[in-house]
Amino acid sequence: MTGIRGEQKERTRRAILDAALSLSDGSALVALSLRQVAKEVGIVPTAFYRHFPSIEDLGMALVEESLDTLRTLLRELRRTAGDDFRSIIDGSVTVLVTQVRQDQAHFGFIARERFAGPPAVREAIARGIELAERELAIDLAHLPGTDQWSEEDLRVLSTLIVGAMVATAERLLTAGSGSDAERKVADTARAQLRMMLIGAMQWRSRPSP
Amino acid sequence: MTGIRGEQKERTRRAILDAALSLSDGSALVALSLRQVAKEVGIVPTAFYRHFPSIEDLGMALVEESLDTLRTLLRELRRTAGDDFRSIIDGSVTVLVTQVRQDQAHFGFIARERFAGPPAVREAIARGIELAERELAIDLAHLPGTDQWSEEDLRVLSTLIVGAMVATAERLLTAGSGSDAERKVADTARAQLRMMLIGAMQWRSRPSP
DNA sequence: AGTTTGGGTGTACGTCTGTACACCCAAACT
DNA sequence: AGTTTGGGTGTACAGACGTACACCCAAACT
Repeated sequence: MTGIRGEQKERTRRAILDAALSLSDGSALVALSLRQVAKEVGIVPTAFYRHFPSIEDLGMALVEESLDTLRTLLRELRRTAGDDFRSIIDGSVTVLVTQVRQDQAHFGFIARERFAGPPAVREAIARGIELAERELAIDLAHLPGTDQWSEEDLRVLSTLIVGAMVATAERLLTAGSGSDAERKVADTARAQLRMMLIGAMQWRSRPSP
Repeated sequence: MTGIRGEQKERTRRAILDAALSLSDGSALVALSLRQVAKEVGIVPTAFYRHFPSIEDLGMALVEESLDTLRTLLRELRRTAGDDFRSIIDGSVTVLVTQVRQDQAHFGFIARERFAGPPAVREAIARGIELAERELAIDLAHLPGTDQWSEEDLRVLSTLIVGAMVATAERLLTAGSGSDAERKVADTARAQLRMMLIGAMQWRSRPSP
């Protein structure tokens, strides 16, 4: 499969994906035309079909790629998790900032298409986020203090945390890299994680505030 | 200004706004064409210009309208707020569900265009949400237990709560009206509000978990 | 009663879109 | 060495797009 020909094809395919990512930034996937992408890549419009049957399929490829980097983020979060609360919180926010910066185009794509994309794309993104929530619920169950928690309570907390992290990622995309705004977003995220975990620790011992 | 003529013009203008709202549902504003809207309304394409200079301006009108219903939601939340935590939480979630259902098209529009819309639209929506955060911070300062809080802490908590409410609204849009899913989303939102407020109450007395 | 105004119409144009088709030629295979 | 394969090219066309222009006619004004 890989020869001079295979390499060249792969390179063009990547160029198409990158062009689509950069062109749809600032707008949406649906506003993308096959001809624009082809012009950006430097190929003739009809050559596009050698790689994708339609723009729709290009979109699905971008979703899968973007969800892949989302899964990388989750893996990285688990891999670097410390023992005490403080290091878990600080480490997680640092990893989040790093990964969002590293794959800004993918996270931006997810943010844009989550609600504005075609149905298949929306569903794929929703499943990706649900997966993150389920995995976090499992991790939370291993924390001290959640021994007696119901599945339901674990789900409630994990969706709360994931939601806050998604909001943080979206704010990071708006803030410039290395800016004061970025530091402020990170500080806010840390404080919010602390608040949520304090609430969680007091949860069953004091169920209603 | 209002005569038979003025009424007719207003009616057509409304029809255009409604058509745009319903046509952009399931996709995005940028995917909307002047001719589609005109056909849906039942007027000839060029007649569109009697009401809006361009599709872009139509979009801005829709944003303003949608942000108006967002402000209505905020006003309603304050108006019905009870005294104790339990009634504040339950009342707020009920109002949220009711209002989102009542103006589903507007909230859906905000969700879609928040990150996928043209820059001016994104900024307008961001300002609307920031406003909600600032107002909530003011309300939170009047709650028992937040007497000694810094401005910063109030901001951190209000953005956390607003973020969770935005996520709840987005989930409501996905869930069918009156469905089991809808009740589950509401239950989750109530539990999350309780968790966050428990965390907040323990905040300064126990700053790090 | 006569004139002006303005929302809606119909035609027309240039541009951009997706895509079908025939073709090219170097890499890959026999 | 001869043949096949497949990514890229160039031309071509029908349809949708935004929009300019001249026109219509009932409501509104004088």
